[in-house]
Parts: sequence; structure tokens; C-alpha cells
Amino acid sequence: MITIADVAKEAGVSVATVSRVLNKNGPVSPAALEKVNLAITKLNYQPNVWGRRLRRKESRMLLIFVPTISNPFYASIVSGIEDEARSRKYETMLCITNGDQNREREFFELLFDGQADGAITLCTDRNDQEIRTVAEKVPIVQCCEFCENAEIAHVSIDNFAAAEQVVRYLHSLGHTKIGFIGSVNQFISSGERQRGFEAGMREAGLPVRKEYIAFADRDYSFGSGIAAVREILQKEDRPTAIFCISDVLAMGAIRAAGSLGLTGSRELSVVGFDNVEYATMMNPMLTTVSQPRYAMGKLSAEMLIRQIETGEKSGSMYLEHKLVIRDSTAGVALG
Amino acid sequence: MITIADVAKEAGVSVATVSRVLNKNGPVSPAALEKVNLAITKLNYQPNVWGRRLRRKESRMLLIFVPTISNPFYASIVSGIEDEARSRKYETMLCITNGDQNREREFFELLFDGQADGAITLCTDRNDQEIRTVAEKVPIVQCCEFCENAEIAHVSIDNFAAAEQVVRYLHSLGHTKIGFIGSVNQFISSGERQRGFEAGMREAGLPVRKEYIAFADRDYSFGSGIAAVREILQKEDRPTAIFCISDVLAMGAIRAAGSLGLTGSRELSVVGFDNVEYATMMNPMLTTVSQPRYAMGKLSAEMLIRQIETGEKSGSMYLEHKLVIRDSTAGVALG
DNA sequence: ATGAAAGCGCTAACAG
DNA sequence: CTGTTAGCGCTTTCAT
Repeated sequence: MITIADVAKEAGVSVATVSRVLNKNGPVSPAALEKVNLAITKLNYQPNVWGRRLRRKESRMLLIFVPTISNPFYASIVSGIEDEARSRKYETMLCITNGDQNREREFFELLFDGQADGAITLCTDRNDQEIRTVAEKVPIVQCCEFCENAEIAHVSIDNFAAAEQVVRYLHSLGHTKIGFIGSVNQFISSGERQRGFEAGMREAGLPVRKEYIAFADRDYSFGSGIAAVREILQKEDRPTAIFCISDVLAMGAIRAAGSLGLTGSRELSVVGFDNVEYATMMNPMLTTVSQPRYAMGKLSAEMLIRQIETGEKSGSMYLEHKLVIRDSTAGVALG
Repeated sequence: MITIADVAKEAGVSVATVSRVLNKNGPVSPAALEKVNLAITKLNYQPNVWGRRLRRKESRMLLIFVPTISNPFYASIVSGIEDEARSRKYETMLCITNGDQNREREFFELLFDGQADGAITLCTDRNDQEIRTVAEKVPIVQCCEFCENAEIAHVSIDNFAAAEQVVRYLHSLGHTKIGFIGSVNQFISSGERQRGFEAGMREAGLPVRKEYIAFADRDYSFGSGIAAVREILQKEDRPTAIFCISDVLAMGAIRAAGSLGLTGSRELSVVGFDNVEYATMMNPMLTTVSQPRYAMGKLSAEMLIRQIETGEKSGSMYLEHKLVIRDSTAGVALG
């Protein structure tokens, strides 16, 4: 292993000078600069990160908390974060919690013992208590999901408005009996989308019928979506449209409808949420709400780095969603 | 920040004793042990990793190279790796290369400058040259995909045998005109599955017809799958079954068939590969080949850690695949 | 503009 | 069984 001392000897200067060249701080004469650079390339020298970090007490490492990577929803958010981090010379580490509290805590330890400078969370519950205490001590930015009534920076879309818009769209198609599939999880998005749905119904002068609302499990699993939709569709006066708070649930809805003999969007219109890649692989292709995921990730990283470097928290940022209309929605069938 | 010296002072012992307690090596009297542990909890002391790593020259960090996380195929492999790594007290870092050579090289740097002890690659091309030179210097294990004729450890399934089995199954259903959708990428799995397909056809006494073979783009994208399948199905004497080397391509096949008026598996049987979660969300549910992904990840990590700790390379390991029969395959329609 | 030297927090060899 | 001490490789005063 080549050390800074080797380079200094090779260049005929002191380690201090080499260090100054490496970090481009302090004054260095052109002659010395040249000699040092020569020595560095000749020896193929790489500064040792442990020595540097021990000395500087900084890690230049960002943590990204995701519940799972089996959900393609997270891919482009992570890309956005990583691209921004790299351009600012930070490394990133994906912390896959798998919904396991212990694992989550172990990852938090990395923040406390200085292995990471800050974290972006993609999966905090609306009432998460732990994140509050963590965020008091280290820089945190929440992306997509966030904790209510907490002074922690976050970036997300306006889930309430998006859900309202879905209802407005469905109503414009002539639907008056509209169902809703939520989730029993504690994500703020789930709650806001439900509130937005209910507000949208009221604005449209439509009744919010308890029997048209059902909930999938916390992971939006396909199976639980099927079960929830079945529950609703087996009511005798069934809805003609269903708004699901995730695309996978929407796929479940279409499957459940099919198995009950309701095929095609004229029999049952379905709207999803998130616009994951698979939304266009389905038949029919899913009408859904798209979030600017890459941009959200990038902005989160920007905010986190600012917080790390300046200490100032960034507050809340809301980005624009978009309703993407495809084949899974249609006007109400006559008769 | 609390240091080992603080603990030593608090406990009334030397730093050496504290270190011995921390690392459970060297002899320590019960009395001293007690005092030290008390001090540690009282001060809430966390050893500084940079100091430790600088001293020990080990990182206890494993790299995992994946091309993307938007493909759920990788999720359980990564879980397998992470679980094994954690149980052996290693940390892991997901290196998402996005097919970018530069990014890949930057991640390799982490191995060279000691930030990581070894790596597991999930996406090496069959003819990748770079990995050979890297593997000469640092511990590497390849998972699923690997480099041909290289002395680098790997774990995978027998892709050739799996493809043969698919053909045998299709033939047993009465299919004689069987198409194949491969990929233009350079993965060994793509090549082996094609070779296995052709061997299977020959064994069954069936002709391998050039016009029944087409290729999707390197990422197995849905759209390119549709295009490839269309190409084949528009031949006048079209095949009655198609074997696709990935599930996403199989989804594309079903979509393409549908758009040409061929609906249902009696009109066109389709077999996929990988058994990703979405394979059961489709209608029809996909017949596919399942790889023991979690086990493969776990084994890869075991092998890598052994290589790191003992220096001995582990050679090649093959695990069992499984043909999972669902609804997308059926006997040939009469007439 | 440059170099000597202190010290970041830790481990381990050595002496007791 | 315990303590003293010499570094690991680096950055950064403080002299010069």
C-alpha cells in the first residue's frame, strides 16, 4: 500500500505539501505541484479514506432508507438521489429495512457513530415517533412519505389534490358510484388519498358510501388487493369505478373484476397510483397518477446536502403530480 | 464524542483493557470487565469505526453490483446476500451501475482503496474482460451471470438444462412449432438458454427454424419483447408456443399475441423465465422457470466471505431450478 | 511557499 | 492480568 509519505519522498517534498496538493487548499509552488503530481501518477497513489475520515471526522456518506427493492416504485427515486449525491461527491448506501424495526435501528446507528452524514427516508409512517428523535440529532429528509406535525424536512406531492382530481375525472366520465381501495398501513399518502377521495366525492355531490371502501394490507400486496376489491364488488349495487391507491392494487382490482365476470373498463373502470413501469404492461394499460419520482429524489438529496453543509433545515417541498389516462377507465356502460 | 480514553478513565483502567473488552480477545479479570462494561453503558460509548478500520486495515464491507433495482428479479438475491453478510458482521453496499462503465469503475475503486473487502456481481457479461483483472486483485463472486472461461467463483443454475426442460414440457403438450425469444445482451444465461432450447428441439426430433427465433434488446424491455414476438407471429406458418428468456418478455409475448387476435394459451402458449412476482399478477398467470434466488444470494455471500477470510477461491456452484406450470401454457388447439 | 510535528481513535506488541 | 506505547495514514496548525 502506497502512503502519502511514499509520495512525499518520491517527489522530494514533505507530506504537508502533498496533502496541500491533494486537497487543493494552502499555497503550493508550481514546481512542487508538478513534482507531486508526477509522483502521484508514477506511484498510482490513492489516499487512504480511513486515515482521512478519522482526521476530518466526516464520512461523505448518505443513507437511503427503503422498505424493499422488490417494488420498482423506488428505483427512479433512488437514481435521482444517487445522481445528485455523486455530483456533490457523496457516496450513498441503500438501507433496505424490510419493515424490520431492528434493522432500521441498526442503520440509524451508522448515523450516530459517524459512518454517515445524513439520511433520506422513503418510508416513514405518519405517526413514526422514532424518526423525530433521530432527526433532532442528525440531518434527515423524508421523501414521498413523511411524519405528520414534525419539524422534519420533506418532499412529496399533494396526495390530497391528486385523489380529488381522480374523482373529478371519474365523475366527468359519468361515474357516480365510485369505490376506494386504501391500505391499512400508516403512510401519510394512504390517509391523504382517502381524504382527497372523500372530499372529491362531496364536491361532486356524490355520497361517500362505507360499503364502497376497503383496505389492502400494509404492503399493497396483489393478493390483498384482490380480496379488498372482491369485497366491494360483491355488494349488489356495485360501483362502476374504483380508485386504488397503488398500481399493484389496481392490477388486483382488474383481476378480481375479471374473476367475477367483469371484463373491460366499460364494466369496471380502475385508476391506480404511482405509474410504475408495469402499469403499461397490463392489459388494459392502467390509468394512474404519476409522481415525478426522479425529481423528487434529486431534490431530496439537494435538501439533505444543504442541511448537512449549512445546518439549515429546508422545510417542505411539494412537486406536481400528473393524471395519466390510459385504457383502464372508460365511460359508464349504458343500461 | 466519547473515545476509548474516556471510557478507560471512567472505569479506572487503561485503554488496552477497554480494547480487550471491546474485542473479546486477550485476558481480562472479571472485576475489570465489570467496570469497563459499566463505563461503556454509562457513557453510551460507541467505538469509532474510522480509527478501528485505519488500524486494522479491514473494512468489513461487501459490494453488490446490480445493473438496476427497477427489476424485481434482484430483490431476493440481494436479501439473501444481506442476510448472510449481516450474520457474519459484514455490511453491504448496493452498487447500481445502470449499465454505465464509468460508474462501475468508480465502484471498483472502492475495492482497490480498501473501502470494501470484496464484491458480488449480478451482471457480468460472458466475455467481460475487466472483471478478470479485477478478480485477480480482490475477492469476487459472480451470481447468476458469469464470465466464461475465467477462474472466478460463481453460483448459478444450469440454464442449458432448464431450457431443454422447457422444450420437453412444451413438446409433451403436443407443440411442435416452438419459437424462442432471446436477447442481444451478452449474458451467459441468454446464450445458454438458447443453446438449451436448440438442443431440446433436436432431442425431440423437431427442426430449429431460424424464422422462429428473435431477439429483444439488452434490458429485456417489454416493448422490445412485443416487437420480437410480433416478428415471429406474423410469419404465415406461425408457432403455437414461444419460450421467452425472461418473464417481462413473456408478458410482451402475451400482449403481442393479443393484439394479433390470439388470446388465451390454447392459441399461443408462452413460457417465461425467472418467476418474478409479477408473473402471477398477469392474466393468464405465467408458466416460468424459477431460480432459487434467495439461496443463490446467500451462497454467494458465504463463498465471498470464505474467500476474503481464508483466501481460497470456491469454484463454481450450481443450484436447482424449477419449472413452474401455470396458465399461460396449454395443449395445442385442434384444427 | 514549505516542513516538522501533533494528534484524530483505535489496536496490538511488549513489558511488567 | 494489566498498562505503556508505537503506530495506522491523514490533515493542519505553527514555525520558518
